[in-house]
Amino acid sequence: MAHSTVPTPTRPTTSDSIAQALSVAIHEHKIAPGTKLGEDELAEIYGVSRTVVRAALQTLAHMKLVDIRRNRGASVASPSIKEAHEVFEARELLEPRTARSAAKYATSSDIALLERHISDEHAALDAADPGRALYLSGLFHTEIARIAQQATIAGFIDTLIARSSLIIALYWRRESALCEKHAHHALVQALAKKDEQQAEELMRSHLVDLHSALDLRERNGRTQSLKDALSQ
Amino acid sequence: MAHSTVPTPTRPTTSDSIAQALSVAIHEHKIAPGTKLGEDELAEIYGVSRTVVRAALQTLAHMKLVDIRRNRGASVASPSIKEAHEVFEARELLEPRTARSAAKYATSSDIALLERHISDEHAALDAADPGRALYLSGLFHTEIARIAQQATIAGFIDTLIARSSLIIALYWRRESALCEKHAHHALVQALAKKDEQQAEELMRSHLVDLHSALDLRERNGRTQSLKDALSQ
DNA sequence: CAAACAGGCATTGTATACAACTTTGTGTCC
DNA sequence: GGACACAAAGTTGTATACAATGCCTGTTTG
Repeated sequence: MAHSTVPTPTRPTTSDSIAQALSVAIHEHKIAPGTKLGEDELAEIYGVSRTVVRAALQTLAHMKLVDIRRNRGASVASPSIKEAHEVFEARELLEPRTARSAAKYATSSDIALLERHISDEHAALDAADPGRALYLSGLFHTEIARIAQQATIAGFIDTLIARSSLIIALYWRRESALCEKHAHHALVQALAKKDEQQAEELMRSHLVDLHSALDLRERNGRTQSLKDALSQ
Repeated sequence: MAHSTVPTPTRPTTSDSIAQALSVAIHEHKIAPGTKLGEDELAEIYGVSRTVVRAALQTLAHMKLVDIRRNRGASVASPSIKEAHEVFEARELLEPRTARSAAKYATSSDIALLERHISDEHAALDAADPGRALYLSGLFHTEIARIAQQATIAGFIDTLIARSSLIIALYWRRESALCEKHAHHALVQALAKKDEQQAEELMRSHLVDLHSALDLRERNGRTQSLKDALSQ
């Protein structure tokens, strides 16, 4: 789970570790939406048989990170505009409540962990590695869900964040560059103060900001599906 | 997807249809929590190879319907008391909002479909098939999520309802026999009237009723884990 | 007699082989 | 010259074979 992403040369790789590696690579925008994920290709990369690769791909398909079509194989999912709205609406429903819960349960070590996440994120941004920054930004939300001690909802949020990464890859508009910066920091402060109301409200506005920073207008001339066709 | 549940004699069975058949069987309480699901056993039942069965089991594991432990095989999940609380808390967070949305979008044919679901459910109860009634009751909630036109959240609700079926199998207390009866009917009326507020409130109270109809106190002497040990 | 170890048995994890389907390229016919 | 048809290549779906792990039982020893 360190820096190694796609290669992961030799290990007692179970299918889950391959799924994890692919997931991180997608999170970091090292693999673009629509990219074909051939079974033989992955099997050779990871030094395992197609059996294991198929299991990993199935796991990712369940999170909606990859699309598997019968006899057509797997490719990185490219969420539609409707799906993008749905994902962020779901996040706006789940995460504010989760942030409130996190404010109730957060310990001082949790706060410290979150602050390290933020500084890692900034470091990645300074290192001109926006993909990694995005991945860490997602981990921040995942971590809050974990702190809230609702494993079930945390699982849902995990998949929503994963899909958000794909959505951002497809629909992010550069104009809204400095989107959050200190939004996460303010949230951590609310958690540290155990201010449930503020944590909930900060999370809600943070997500609304993210949602509105996407360009989710239908492209003229179906540029979208053309792009998909090209990337396949 | 008709009445046939476990056997499903011969068909171009893909792994998904096997997962579906097992899912229905679990929903209908034909397979108890903790039951071992051997790969060879299922492969013979459905007339396919273990490869296909494994894929189906993996799908069910993603929904938390079965537990897969490495080198130990798969068995029907038996949610802990903590998980039971989490599942119903998640439902109480998601479904009222979904019911509100459903009230907005419900068409007359949707209403008719829901009413048929209710009468089917009552018919199953009259036929002394409480398992099937429970399955249909779950379908009712699934259907509302579909009507709400939020596929993402609907997917979450599907897995929550599936897990609820396991929770009810484990923790239902007979005392609270006539739990709902007309709760679903009242909900449909609110949807038909497009009364969003009432639909949301009815769903919330319905779920609170369900939640409180469970016996989620810790058993004395760990009866729970003993039962698990026996059923394995 | 109880506890612990060892061996056999059963089941799962992984790899490979084969079958089926999709796709792509070529050829022929209109 | 274009369109349809067929064939070949490559990829996925499924089955089977083998390896590895865990479980159970029978024996042995303190």
